Amino acid sequence: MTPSIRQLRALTAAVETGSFGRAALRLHLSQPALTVQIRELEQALGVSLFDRTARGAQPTAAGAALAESFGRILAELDAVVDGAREQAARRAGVVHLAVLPSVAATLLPGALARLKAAHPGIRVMLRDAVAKRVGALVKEGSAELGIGHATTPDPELSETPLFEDELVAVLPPDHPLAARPRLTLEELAATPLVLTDPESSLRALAEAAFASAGLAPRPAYEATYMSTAVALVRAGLGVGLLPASAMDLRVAPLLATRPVDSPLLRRRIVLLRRRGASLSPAAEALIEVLQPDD
Amino acid sequence: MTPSIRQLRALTAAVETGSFGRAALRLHLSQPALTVQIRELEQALGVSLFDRTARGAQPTAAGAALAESFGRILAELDAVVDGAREQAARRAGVVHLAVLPSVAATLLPGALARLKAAHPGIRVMLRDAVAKRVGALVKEGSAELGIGHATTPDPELSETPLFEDELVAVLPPDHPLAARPRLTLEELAATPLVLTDPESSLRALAEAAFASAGLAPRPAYEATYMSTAVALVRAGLGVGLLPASAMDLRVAPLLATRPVDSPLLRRRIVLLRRRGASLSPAAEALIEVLQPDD
DNA sequence: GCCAGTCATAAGAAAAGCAGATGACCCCTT
DNA sequence: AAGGGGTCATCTGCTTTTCTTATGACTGGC
Repeated sequence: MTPSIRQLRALTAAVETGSFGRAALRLHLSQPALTVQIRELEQALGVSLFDRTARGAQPTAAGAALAESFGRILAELDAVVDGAREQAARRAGVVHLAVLPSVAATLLPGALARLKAAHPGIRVMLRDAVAKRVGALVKEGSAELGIGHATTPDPELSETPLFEDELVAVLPPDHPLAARPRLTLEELAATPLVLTDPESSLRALAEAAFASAGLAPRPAYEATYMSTAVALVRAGLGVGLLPASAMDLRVAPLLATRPVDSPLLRRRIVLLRRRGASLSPAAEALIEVLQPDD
Repeated sequence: MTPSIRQLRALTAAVETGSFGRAALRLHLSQPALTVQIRELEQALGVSLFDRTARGAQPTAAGAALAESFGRILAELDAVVDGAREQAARRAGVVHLAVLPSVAATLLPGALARLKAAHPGIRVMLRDAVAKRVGALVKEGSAELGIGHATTPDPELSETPLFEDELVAVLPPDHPLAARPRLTLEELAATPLVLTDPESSLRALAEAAFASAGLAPRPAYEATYMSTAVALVRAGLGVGLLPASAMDLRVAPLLATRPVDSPLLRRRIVLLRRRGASLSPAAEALIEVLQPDD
């Protein structure tokens, strides 16, 4: 018994054009079809909306008032629908992303630049967190996507590999160990190291590699931010153990990097999403730019 | 291409109940029907609104956001429609009425009281004006109804008789003329008179009656408000010539009224409305109470 | 008095919407 | 591990709605 959208449009068009025929034209309808819509609206409401004369239909007070209300409602509806379509077309939207700090500093800036170029209307709400938190944020839904590393499979999460990351030794070019093309865990364990925060997954990775070789590293310094760690290394305070991907940057010319002989220093960086939860168009766009070799 | 109201209701119900089946129940639909509505809405918008799992449909972010917007729009629409129905049912509404001052003081109070009793929600916007203005106000549309007296027929206006009004002589009980049961125009022309404003239709009526008998009245006083005229008569300053209908009131016991022998002192009070303009339900209700002998 | 313009009506056709039956899937229980 | 209950999707035939075309009725102007 509530009027249909067609009837709302019919009334507003008829009042605005002042003629059933012109209103029908505007709505791409035949004039009888519009007449019927108006009549049924009148019956549904129990109010007469127009005074029909031989030279046009004059809206009654009720008709004019209703047309205005309906026009406002239709405009609101159209705005909402357009907004949804904008998001579907990736011209707008937000995606909440939880990401490891190491990745945020390396892979992400380029990806976000590509996203901005391809879809300028999409915003990314970034949250950096250690690996466990990344998974938790995605699971609880406060992040639609996560970038973490492969862990024990969680039934609620689905993982898609993004790239392989590797911890490499970072050291000043004039450091004694820089003479060797590759380093061993033993060599590293015997020298002062610059490591990251004990909470970080990079640190856990390093600890695990040393432990499996029966070694105990000598952390001389711990830094929360990678830029700090790099500065410490550059100051000659120790040898860093940092993601290879991070070393592509401006740091490179000033520091030497050397691979380390340990398969355990590798890790797979993966994209995390809630299993069974479909992705927003904005998230799909983000995923596309995260996989440059796709 | 814009979604239908059914689809809006389907989405809000599905999001609120968290289940297609329960939503269908709420909308008195079968579950397949609701599924179809949701699917077509998704296709129309290009967005997936639910993540279907085997144990229910979980709204996506887009689905939840749209449901809220749609809910707001539907509530607004329902309010507008309810308002229109209220007016149709005469439980609300406004009617603009232009009325002669003489009638405003006599017939109208009772009619408005009856209207208030029968339809407490209807408001009357009252405007008193002389006869010509009453007609003009109705013609230009700023009054939906008018109460005036019969004039030269206007093609744009339609007249419905309400009652016959008659000017009677009003005088103190101890006035010499009060001894006679009926008065003549000649007798009145020979005595000082209390008349109304020269602009008023009552005055025009009196003047015409005297003129057609070849007489010239002697207006001793002119009053704009009828209550003033009555006060002047009571003070013994002259004989009044006022509508009989006005004399039913509290004035009666203190003053005598006498009919005057002249058919020209009668006039038909009519209801005026724009020809071809339908009436609002509120106006119809007012008309009903204006015709107590209907 | 006819002509042009308006809205209303009628009839057949097209489209949309619906209910009921059924299927696929998953979780949970036994 | 098999079955039961609950979910949503699909299919089919029918009903209801909606549309177009053709036509009528009315009015105002030339």
